[in-house]
Formats: sequence, C-alpha cells, structure tokens
Amino acid sequence: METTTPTSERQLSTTKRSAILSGAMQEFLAHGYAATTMDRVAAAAKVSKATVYSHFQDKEGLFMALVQQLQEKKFQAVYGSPEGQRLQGPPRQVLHHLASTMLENIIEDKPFQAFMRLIIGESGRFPELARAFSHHTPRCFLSLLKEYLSTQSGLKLKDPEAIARIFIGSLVHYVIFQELLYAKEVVPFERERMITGLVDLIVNESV
Amino acid sequence: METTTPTSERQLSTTKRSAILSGAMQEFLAHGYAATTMDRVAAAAKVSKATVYSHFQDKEGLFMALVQQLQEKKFQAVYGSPEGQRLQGPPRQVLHHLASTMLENIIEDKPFQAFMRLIIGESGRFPELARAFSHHTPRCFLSLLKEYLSTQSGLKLKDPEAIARIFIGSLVHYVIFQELLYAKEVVPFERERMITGLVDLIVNESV
DNA sequence: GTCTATACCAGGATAGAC
DNA sequence: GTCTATCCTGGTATAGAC
Repeated sequence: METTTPTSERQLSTTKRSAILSGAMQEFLAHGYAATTMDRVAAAAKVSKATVYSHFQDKEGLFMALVQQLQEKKFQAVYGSPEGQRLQGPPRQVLHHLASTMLENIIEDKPFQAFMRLIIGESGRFPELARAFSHHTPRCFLSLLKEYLSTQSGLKLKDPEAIARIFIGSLVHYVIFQELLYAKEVVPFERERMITGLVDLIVNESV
Repeated sequence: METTTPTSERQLSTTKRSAILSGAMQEFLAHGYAATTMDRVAAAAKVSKATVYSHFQDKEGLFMALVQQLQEKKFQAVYGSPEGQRLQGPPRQVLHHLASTMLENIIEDKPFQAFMRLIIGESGRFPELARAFSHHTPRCFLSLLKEYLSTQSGLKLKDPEAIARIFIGSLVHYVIFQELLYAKEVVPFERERMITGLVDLIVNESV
C-alpha cells in the first residue's frame, strides 16, 4: 500500500515540512512562543495554514519539534567541529584557545542567542525542553574540559569537574549578561580581559 | 485646585494601583509578557479592566512599571540586608559565606527566578528593561566583592575585578542551569561542591 | 497533502453611566 | 476613578474542494 506513494510526493512533503520548520524558527526566535502566530509561520514558510496543521498537531507540537531540531543541529555542529576531538598541549594555550573559541562561537551566532533567550524564557512553561537543553548542549564541552583538566596533574586541581563548571559557567554568564542583557552597553567588560583573568586563575604559576 | 481632593480618594487610588501591580506581578511572572491577559490581571487585582487602563496607558506600560518596581524592591532588599555593608575577615570564610548567602537567597526566591526568566526571555523585545537590570542588579555584589578582593593582597590577584566577575558569574550560571533549566534533575551537581571548588580556586594556598 | 474559506473564541482597548 | 458592556481585531483550529 505504501508502495503506491510516488517519491515525488514524499519529497514534496518533507520539503514543505522543512520549510515550515524554517519559517517557525524565524518566527519563534524573533517573537517568542506566545507572540508567534501560526499565520506568520505559514506565511514565512510560504504555505497555507492548513498545511502547517497537517504536518504538526498544533502550535505546541510545532514548537517542540522545532526546538528539538535546533538542539540536534547545534549539537552536531559542535561535535563535528575541529574542537570536538580532544584537547592537548600546555594548559595556558589550551584554555585560552578554548575560551576564545567558545565566546567567539556564541557571540557571533545571533540565532543561537535568540535560542537561549527562548529556552530560558519558556523554561517555566516547557520544562521538558529546558531539561533536554541542559542535558545535551553544554555536556560535550564540559566533559571534554573535565577530562583534559584531570590529566594536567601539574595544575594541582582538587576538583577538576568543579573547575570545568566554573570555567564554562563564567563564560556562559559573560555571554548572557554582556550580550543577551546588553551589559556591554552599560557596564562594558572586555572579552580578552575576562579570558585572561580566567586562565590566570586556573593556571596559577604565581609568575 | 488639588486641595479639593480628599485624602481618602488618593489613598483609594494608590491602593488600587498597588493592587494592580500585585496582580500584574502574579500574572506576568507566571505566564510571561505575551501570554498574560489584561483580563486576568484585572481579575487578580480584583479590579475592572477599565480601572487598569485608567492607571496605566497600556499593557506595555503596565509591564514596564511592574519590572521597574520589582527591580527597586530587589535592589533595596539586597542593600538593606546585613550583607550590604562591607566584607571583612579571612578570605576563605568571607568568600564561602558570600557564595552560600547568594545561592541560598536566589534559590529560595522562586519569584525572583521567574523574574530572571522574564527579563532574559523578553530582553530581545524590551532591551531597555534588560539594560536597566544589568545596570542595577548585580552591581552592588560586584563592587562589594571587587573592593574586598583588592584589599586582600595576600591572594596575589592580578585582576580583582575579573575575579569578582568570575565568582559572581559562576554562581549565577549555576542557578540558571541547575534551577531555571532544571539541570539539577538531569545533571545534578551539589551546591556545596560548587562553592568549595570556587573558593579553593581563588584562595589558592596550595595546602 | 494542499489550498481557500470560515467557525469560533479571546484579547486589547474604549464609551458612557455613576 | 471606577464599573459594565461592547467594539474590533486577530488568534487557533478545522471543513471541504481539489
């Protein structure tokens, strides 16, 4: 029975589906969940509203599908990157480079910032999405760094995982405040100074 | 001309106004900006909708007034607290106590967490509110800590302000992830371990 | 599966009596 | 200043033709 379905139909269908998801991304990232209308999603996807509802159960289902897709994309983007393998080298360089890359990556990526706004803003109403986010997204960075720090016995770190969390946390907080909350316009703090301070604190050679 | 206004009228007016703000707080913190309806605000304040509109120009105006009020309240709550004065004593105790107090304060205060969700979530659509938040809220903690660290020459800190930002940032990030994004349910990390790791990192006596 | 057209409801904001 | 009643717009979701 399924053999009667021509390939063209299936392709058309998945094409529309991804068009809808693309339009949904645009709208949800720009206006948030509640302020996004299915009309505008349909318009952005150049599809009729009914088509949207034939692919997704309702607004909530579309939203969840979109967020899941964004998470997967970001996840594999990070995993596939040159950073995704393993860290090696002297601590000062490795940490400095990691911090620079992380900040650069996130600060340059405005859609991802909008995504962070969305996830945090809707975390009260969509706890499952928040849980999925906090489960996947920072995980790889964290374990990568934790593993590296554990091998650097020269640093004499009592609790490498705690240090890894402080490292990532400081940087993510820096992005949230300086970028998402516009602190860079009102209480500026140079990026390089933050990175250097952080690296110096961990690689404490007392030089 | 204003002398003809009896005190009772004025009092009634300000009473209603604060009732409206209280209802608005309940609704906006629970549902976010877009999903909050003026009907429910009026109902929560036990006032008619028209009364709400007689005190505030529109939904946006009410929202801004509410956020301003919340900021002022939190600001003076922190300033009036016993911590608000000055830090003194040995670094290990002072830092540990400060971190404990900060975390306890925020983690216990669910409305404030909802407020953080709201500010971050709406920062794209209400940049002025985000700017005001990042200008006021973490300011006192930051300068307090920065000043303290500057006096502790025994710690040999190259850049006390950077360290202060790392300190606050790690803790705020801890709250955002563990609490707001429910990481505590999926990737738990004990509060005390975080604090100890942070203090040990800064007070590096190599013991 | 996809479109057009529409049912149905709710939200923001206001008019007018008191 | 405050209420009741209402206007109008725009939202989600679906019915029915193709």
